[in-house]
Amino acid sequence: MQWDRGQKRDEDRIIIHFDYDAFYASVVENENPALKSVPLAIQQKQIVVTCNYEARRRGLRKLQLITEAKRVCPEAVIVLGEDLTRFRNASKDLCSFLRERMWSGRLERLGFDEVWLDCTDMIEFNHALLNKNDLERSFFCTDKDDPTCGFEYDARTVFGPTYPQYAASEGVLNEDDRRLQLRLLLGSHFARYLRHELESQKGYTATVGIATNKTLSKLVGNVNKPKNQTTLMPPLVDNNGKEGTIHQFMDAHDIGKVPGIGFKLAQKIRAHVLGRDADHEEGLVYGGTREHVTVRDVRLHATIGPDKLEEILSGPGSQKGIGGRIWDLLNGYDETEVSKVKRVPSQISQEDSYMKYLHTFEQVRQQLFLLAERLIRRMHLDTMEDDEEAGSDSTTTRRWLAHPRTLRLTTRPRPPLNADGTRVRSFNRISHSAPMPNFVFSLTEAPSVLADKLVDSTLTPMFRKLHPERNGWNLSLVNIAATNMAETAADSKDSEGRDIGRMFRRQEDVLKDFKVVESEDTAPLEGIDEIDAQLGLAEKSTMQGSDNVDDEGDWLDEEQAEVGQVYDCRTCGQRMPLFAADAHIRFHTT
DNA sequence: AGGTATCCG
DNA sequence: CGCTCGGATACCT
Repeated sequence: MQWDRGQKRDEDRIIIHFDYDAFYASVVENENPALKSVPLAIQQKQIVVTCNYEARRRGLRKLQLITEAKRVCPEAVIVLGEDLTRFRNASKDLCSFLRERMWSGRLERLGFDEVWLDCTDMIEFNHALLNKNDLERSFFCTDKDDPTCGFEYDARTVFGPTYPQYAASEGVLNEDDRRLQLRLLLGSHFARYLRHELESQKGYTATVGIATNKTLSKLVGNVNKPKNQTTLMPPLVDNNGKEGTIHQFMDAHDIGKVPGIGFKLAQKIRAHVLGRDADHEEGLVYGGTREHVTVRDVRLHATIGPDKLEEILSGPGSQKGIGGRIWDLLNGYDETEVSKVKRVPSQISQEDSYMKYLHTFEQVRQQLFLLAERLIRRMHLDTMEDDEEAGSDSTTTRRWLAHPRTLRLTTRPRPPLNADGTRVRSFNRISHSAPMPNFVFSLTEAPSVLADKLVDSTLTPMFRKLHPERNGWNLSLVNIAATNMAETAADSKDSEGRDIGRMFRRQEDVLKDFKVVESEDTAPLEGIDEIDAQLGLAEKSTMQGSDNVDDEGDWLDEEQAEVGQVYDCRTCGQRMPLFAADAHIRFHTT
């Protein structure tokens, strides 16, 4: 029975959720510590995207107009933060820092400033280590291979605030709950340790939640902000007619505050709980009309259950099983795993928004160029790594971990302001995609040169397709994205990754003599058409070679044959069968 | 695969 | 609610 979903739980995990306090502002403060004591706001276009707590004390808010912010707090220091590079780098750095302290690779980022950690294994280990006769002087081991590495703590009490504020005394808990309470207690001390490490070594404070799943850990952290932590304590579930802490905690939330219930879903649920006529009688002023719908209102609603939610929420485009998933969330039930950190993002994009519209095509072209150049630089930073075994020679070799196979151009036409009230069919953004041309993966040409080519060869035609009108566009946003990442070698997701990586590296050993050395006498590549034509030729020779291999059979050894005989050109990114590689390399070097 | 919607920060 | 500048995932064709 679906209603029981919420009562039958896995309580085996210990999940910690980190939310760095006022992240963008903290990054700027760490670059310039003098700013720590003054009200500081980060500006993007005409908006304060975030501000430090000193600024909040003086009335500044997230997503406030700059004009209003200056009026409320003229003395605030305002720093432009449209270029996200420093924030992205800081986010990655903190992520690595935390990951180094984790035994499982389970660390998941959400945005730039939130991270989930699955600490179950570390808690399990240290739970087993406890001496129940001397809890006061316990030692939390943070390194599996070094028992002296870690910190002392008092395992008689939870560290920091809890929800509910006063935890149940042990006597009222059953055996399972006592065990869970102890494990959460260990989690609270580990969270304190990590927060302390983060602050002392990296200069960042965070708001932290400790619970048994992702949703609960994220929400419970908010109970004490900033620079603090909160642990959700047992008894978690209802028992003997007594309400568990999960329902107690979740019930008070507005439905829209539950992660996973966004604007659209919340609207649909509210409409149903408040009555269908609420929409209809919008014109009437109802003094007593209730605006907020809480989790409790929905959960205890006479007719609402997972099936009813499915009915309410399903429609064109809605996910299958949405009703059951939302019902689970309302019950604080969330089995989604903390995913392992990915080495390569699945998408990279660059965008800019424009207050005044782009008049001429030259202006559009200029913007496309700027975005393309930034995108190509990002592709280098985010999807390449230094080759480990470049050792012998002094040239540093870089290799692509993944190639984006698709290029997407997105624009947002500004809704025309019509005096006569005629309405524009509005979907906010429109986009067009095309295959990513291979030349952008060149390591020998400058990003600016490649960006220029990309604009001429691909982005301009894409823009023409998106906006067939010759001129007169009124765009408020342009975005270009590299998507559809195809991994070239090792992959981090499963244990196979390393093996595959090793096998590919063996192929590279075979090809070592043909490795392209970046040099001045590399012939300048002249035009896309010419490159495409030559790559076309390379493909043809591949086909012929393929026949030969099939005929000869023993051209390659078996191990290589198993891998699939793929070679990724480090210069242009072209993927080809291994036997075509040396001809291809000659194409680049002659 | 391309295009759109809905989530998240 | 959208403003920002990203990002992930799912559905639809």
